[in-house]
Amino acid sequence: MNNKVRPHIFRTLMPPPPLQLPPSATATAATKSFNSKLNRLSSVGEPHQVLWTYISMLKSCVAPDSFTYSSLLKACTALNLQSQGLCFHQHVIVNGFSSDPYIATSLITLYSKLGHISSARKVFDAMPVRDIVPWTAIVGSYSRAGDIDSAFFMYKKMQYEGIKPSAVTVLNMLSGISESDQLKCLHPSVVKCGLEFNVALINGMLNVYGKCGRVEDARNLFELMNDKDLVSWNSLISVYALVGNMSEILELLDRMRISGMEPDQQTFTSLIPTIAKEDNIRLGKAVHGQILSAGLGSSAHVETALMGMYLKQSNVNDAHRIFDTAKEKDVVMWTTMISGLVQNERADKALEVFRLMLISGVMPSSATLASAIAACAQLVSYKLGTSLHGYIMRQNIAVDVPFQNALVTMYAKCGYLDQSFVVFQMMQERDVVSWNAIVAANAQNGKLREAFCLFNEMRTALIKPDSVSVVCLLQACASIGAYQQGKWIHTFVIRSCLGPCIRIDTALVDMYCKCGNLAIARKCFDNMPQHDIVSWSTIIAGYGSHGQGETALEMYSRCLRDGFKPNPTIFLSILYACSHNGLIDQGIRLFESMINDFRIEPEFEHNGCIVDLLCRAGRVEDAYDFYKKMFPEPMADVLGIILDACRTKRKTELADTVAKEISLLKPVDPGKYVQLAHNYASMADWDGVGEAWGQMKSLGLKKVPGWSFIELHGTIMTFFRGHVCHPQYDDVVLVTNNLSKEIRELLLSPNHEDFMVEVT
DNA sequence: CTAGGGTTAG
Repeated sequence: MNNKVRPHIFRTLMPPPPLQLPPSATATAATKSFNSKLNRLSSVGEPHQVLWTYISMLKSCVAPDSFTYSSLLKACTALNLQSQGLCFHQHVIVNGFSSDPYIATSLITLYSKLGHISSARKVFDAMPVRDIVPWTAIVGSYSRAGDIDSAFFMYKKMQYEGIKPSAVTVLNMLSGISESDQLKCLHPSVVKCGLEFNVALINGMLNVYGKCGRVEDARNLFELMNDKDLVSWNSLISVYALVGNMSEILELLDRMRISGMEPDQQTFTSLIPTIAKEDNIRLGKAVHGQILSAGLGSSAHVETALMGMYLKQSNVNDAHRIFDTAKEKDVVMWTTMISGLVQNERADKALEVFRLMLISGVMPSSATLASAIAACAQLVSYKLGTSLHGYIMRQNIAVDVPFQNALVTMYAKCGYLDQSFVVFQMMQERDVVSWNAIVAANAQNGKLREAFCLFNEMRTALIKPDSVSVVCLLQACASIGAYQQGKWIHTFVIRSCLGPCIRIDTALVDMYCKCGNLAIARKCFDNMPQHDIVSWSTIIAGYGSHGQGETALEMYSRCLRDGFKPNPTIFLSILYACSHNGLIDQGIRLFESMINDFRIEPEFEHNGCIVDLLCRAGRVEDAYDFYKKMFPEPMADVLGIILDACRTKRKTELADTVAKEISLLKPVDPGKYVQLAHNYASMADWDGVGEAWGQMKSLGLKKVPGWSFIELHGTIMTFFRGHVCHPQYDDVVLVTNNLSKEIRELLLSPNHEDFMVEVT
């Protein structure tokens, strides 16, 4: 009910009610009857209905009394209605209910929830008589606000004034405690007040120990309890779930069953995320079975937890099945589905689910919107991303840090670095993820210097870089071959004790490969405490791109021997290694093995690799046949590979066919027209050359000049064609001319075929 | 007094 879209009518549209009640405003029978209705609505958690009932009360000219205002203030607390709450406080004062202890306590709770602790304290201080309830409320206000010192001060003061804390008082004290030392301070008074056998209180303390990371303290408290209830068991299980200790959880499950306690929905909801973390597919299925046979399968919390687990295991189908059959879908369930689809790279599907959610009338939360923005980023759709961003701004939906982090990434992924930076700068608060997002934004757009500057700014802002930060920078170094900077990050990783981390290690291997130091890359790889399929892919790709195809294949066999199940990506690395190293038969055999042994359907990248492989082997006709068979939709890039092969292997006839096919596709990539022109030029077909240039011009395309760069002593030097203002232009021209001459001589030598193999 | 959802990365 609370998730449905409701206009915030009480914030904006409610007319100011009369300040002074009519003189007849004494508690009538009508007032009492309305009050009991308000009380009922309040206790079933329908604050909106409480306010509507108040309106009908005013309409029927029934005067509110102090009980009425108590209910109304509670409704404002539940709905976080600041101005309406203040308005009711005004009524209370004008009508002389200020000294009512019930109303004062409701006001303390309201101001505390709204974050106005000093107002709460003023109401408290103005009370003529105070029993335990307002004391408990004020203690809770300070504690929840994080002002533990004041909470302790008031806690002591109440005892000094002769009021003995109840279990509820201590539980209120617990609400803001985050350090186990503070919790230990409470132990003596718990014993003094005779509360050490209060199960609810001990459960509460157990939970606080868990949140402070004191698993052993929580455990000891639990073992000392004489009568543990279901909440005690659930609490300890959630403590172990927090630290991801599945084996301890399974033992507790056994023990609780032996002691005659059956796990409930909350037990399973706590432990399921831990199964997801462990990536234990069989255990997940087994627990799902237990849940169904215990009849707990229709709880929204359990369903959501199970969906989350399946989605983390890349099992979108089972997650969808639960989602589709769920009776009541709340905002958390919708969000789980949307974010899970994004994590499984189904952004299109995620946005479709998001649309259905809006149609069904469930109000998205900022978590939902963060996932929707992430979906736009994955689709690289600036249009969708901005329109969603604009919609959110127009709707005045409150946004938070994680949502803004998603925005930073979305703009960066769509290539709008400046807008990404504007969002970042506008943020009032930034966490590690925000900094990582803006570093990644620059790193992925080739801005190495800016990425490093931001990394330093981050450290100046006293945000400690984590594994993600260094992975982002390593990625930037790898993409432009910044060897010195990459090495510096490596030392930074060691100095800041960020390891061991499989993602950092893999990024280091990749960086050293891409910067050309295969030996150190291999050393890093061998030193890794554990490998996974991604790290194997990385080292295989590294060998493949450095002309060591045989080693790449050897590493692949070792990967299989270590028991890893190959995925589509690792086959891409292997096929690349084969095609770039002349391992024709092996490449084709592995491609067949991928399909037949591992049941992996080739994607267009795999097929493209095979086309490239056949072309490099000179089997251009076979490549074309394969292309025709595997690509039902024409692909200009793959045709481009074949066209270039036709030119070097002098297959004029096929070249003609392929060139025509490319022309018909009207590709938007100017490089394709350059290729066409080169092809016609090689056949001395000057009309064809002119046609290719003309076609390109008529489409408004312009070839961006190619450029290259080299890292030298930590500095990146860039080169363009005709880059005459380069400080060493003359030297560069001299050296390249000499090199060209040497190459030409080599080509004329009898062994030039060998040389050709080397340069390709 | 106990439970489910988000953002950055190889």
